[in-house]
Amino acid sequence: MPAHAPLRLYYERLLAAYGAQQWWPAETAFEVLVGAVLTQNTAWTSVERSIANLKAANALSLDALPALPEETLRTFIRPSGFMQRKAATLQALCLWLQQTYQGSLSSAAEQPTPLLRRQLLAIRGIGPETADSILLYALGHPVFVVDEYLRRVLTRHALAEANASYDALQTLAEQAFANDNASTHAAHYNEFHALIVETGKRHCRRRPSCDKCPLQEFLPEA
DNA sequence: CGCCAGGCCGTGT
DNA sequence: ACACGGCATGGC
Repeated sequence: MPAHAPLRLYYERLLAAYGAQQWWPAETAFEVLVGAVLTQNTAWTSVERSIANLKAANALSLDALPALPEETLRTFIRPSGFMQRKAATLQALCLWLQQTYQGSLSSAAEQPTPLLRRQLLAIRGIGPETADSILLYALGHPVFVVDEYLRRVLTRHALAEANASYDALQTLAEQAFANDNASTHAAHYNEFHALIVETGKRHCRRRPSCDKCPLQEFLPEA
């Protein structure tokens, strides 16, 4: 059995336990971009508050958001923390879309994944997880989104070292679906990441409670 | 009250 | 190439 095989089993177990998550929780692709930036090291409930502020001000669009004074934008996203950095990043992200793709997310989506990923990573405040979240959940490209919860799950199950690189964990997760038709990868990556977050929130925090985790039966020496 | 959240960046070794 | 502190606010 190849080393990555357990991950496919984890996926099936989580799907059976929690059902399809139907991610990303947003009404529009643009809202995905905003949420992906705001959720950096931040509880999702805090992000929801910020999104609500933007919606109430009718500012949650590619036209309206970058037109806001940065001071105003900071006020709206205050609940998500790191407001100075995140406000600048949101502005830069909008500017990139407008200047490179005439403000068209669907035009951007037609570009090759590596090009888009490089362009996103070149924006201050956008790292690998945020870039991949945008690629997968806003643009539909097949890239798996690695997060801290996946790192904890893999570490606790002795499938990866705690200091493994982002790229190594991403490859590990994507290999779980290597036998599936490539046209289904994006949908699987979408669900698997969402399920990892769900079980992570419930059971795999810094102080984990593995007793009710759907994956507990796979823990070494459990 | 203290710990933590769906990271990322600049700096120092 | 890594390790580490700072970034900000709100929930529990």
